[in-house]
Amino acid sequence: MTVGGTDRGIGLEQAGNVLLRALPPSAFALLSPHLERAAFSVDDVLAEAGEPITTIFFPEGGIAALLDPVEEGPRRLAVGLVGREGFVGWPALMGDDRWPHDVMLRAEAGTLLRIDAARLSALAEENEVLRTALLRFVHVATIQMGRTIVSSLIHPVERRMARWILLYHDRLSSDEICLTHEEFRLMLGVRRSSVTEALHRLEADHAVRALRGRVIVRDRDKLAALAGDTYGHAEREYRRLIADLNEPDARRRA
Amino acid sequence: MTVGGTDRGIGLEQAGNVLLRALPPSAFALLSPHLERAAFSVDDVLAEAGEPITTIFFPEGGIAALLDPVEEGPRRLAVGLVGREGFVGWPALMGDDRWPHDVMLRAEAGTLLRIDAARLSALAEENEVLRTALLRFVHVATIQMGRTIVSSLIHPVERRMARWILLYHDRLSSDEICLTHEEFRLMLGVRRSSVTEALHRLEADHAVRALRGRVIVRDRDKLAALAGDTYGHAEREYRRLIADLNEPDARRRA
DNA sequence: CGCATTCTGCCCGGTTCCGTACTGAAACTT
DNA sequence: AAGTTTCAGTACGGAACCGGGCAGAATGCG
Repeated sequence: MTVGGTDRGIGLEQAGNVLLRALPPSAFALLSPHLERAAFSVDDVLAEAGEPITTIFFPEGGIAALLDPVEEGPRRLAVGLVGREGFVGWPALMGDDRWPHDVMLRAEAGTLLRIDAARLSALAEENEVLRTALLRFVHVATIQMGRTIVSSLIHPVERRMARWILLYHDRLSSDEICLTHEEFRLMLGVRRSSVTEALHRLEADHAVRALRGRVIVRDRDKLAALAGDTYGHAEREYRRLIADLNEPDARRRA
Repeated sequence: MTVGGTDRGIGLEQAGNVLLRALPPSAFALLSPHLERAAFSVDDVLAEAGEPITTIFFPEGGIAALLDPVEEGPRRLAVGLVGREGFVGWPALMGDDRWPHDVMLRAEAGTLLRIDAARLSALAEENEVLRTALLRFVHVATIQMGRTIVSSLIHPVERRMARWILLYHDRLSSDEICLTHEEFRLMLGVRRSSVTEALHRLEADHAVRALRGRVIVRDRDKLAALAGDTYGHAEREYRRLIADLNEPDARRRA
């Protein structure tokens, strides 16, 4: 695990996490002195299922993949993704003290802002605005999980793949996404060679270009059409509930 | 919608909801005067996706199915189940004001304890014990969703079916479960006739007996073996986190 | 009781995806 | 530059499921 950087006490302007930046300044100020920036590399393990949650992470880059451990088939399968728009470790706010999933950093090396789990829980207990903001994100994440269920039930591999590519793309700043077939396999629950074939079909559609270890997004609209309504709903809910926490009436307008 | 019963103000001994009964008496006392018992029939719609959440329900019988609306294929697909062990309407506690899914009553007619959503939110804001108990249930429900994703990715129809039957069985008091092929279809995301075939395979294994509109559980162990580790984890977490809220050290023992 | 409705069983060709295994290409190591 | 490791492409028979449709059985209703 590559941990670099030692900044401590992060100001609002310096925070690269969208959820934190959406907080009202008064709420952010509570966290600010306790945030610490740490650098991680691709495939670093941020947490392991069953271990106590001591730290909560707010990504500034990269993608934290939530992987449910399974005994059969692949050793684990993706059930969610979190990038700069959110945080991982929320079970600590829900009254659990252990990680329900493995969490690994994916796609690109990046920094995460971390904070002691007990401290964040205590702050969230005291401050309703902070608590609501964090819980809203958790809620959006569960909506996303619902759509993942739907997608895995009714869509063939390449349509599910289109959805995951969009989820990655939304959380990264480049059209070029580092993602091997093996990683796709853990999101799609298929053989590695079915990934190859599905990816070729997306290439034939000119939706993406695939290189060794990378996928380049060429046509988001095509990907979105393939994903159908398994993509978009959670994203709209995120905007409605979180994007402008500073404008308390935004919800009613939506 | 069949709404009968007019009891108002439910005592702890009269509450048929396991989550409520697990609450410390002081926390339950806050809710007690505001709970109202209402009777519903099978297939009654408790809520519709997109509508404002005005009421939160604690089932005492029957099963509340959470159905995600989809444009394609079947019009909706099951993403979760809640029986007497929990409640529905939790988005109101997570800072959302709208139902993310349709909610329908399944399996058997039953009563639900209902409470005004704004009032419950306010009570949960004030009382940390109550809030934690409710959030723990929400958390277990999301763990269950994670396993639903896993199951739909790696298991064939009859193994997923075995899992859903167990989830129903846990929430009902009889081995006889009212469930049509069409309802299975919404949980499994397959053609109705694939349900017929999967059910026949479970019958051939002597795991269940199937009659018109009903499934009778014959061998839970066989069903559990088929479900593999997609069944059991969420249930253990429920026990660890909720079953003895009155014994605050229970978590550490697990 | 007779009729309409709901639910279940079955059939067929066609497609997707599986399990397994082998090959070649790219990238990293020293 | 050579060797090792990681990734990607391909093949092939077989199983799981699909889409659609039809027939029969159980149930509910007038």
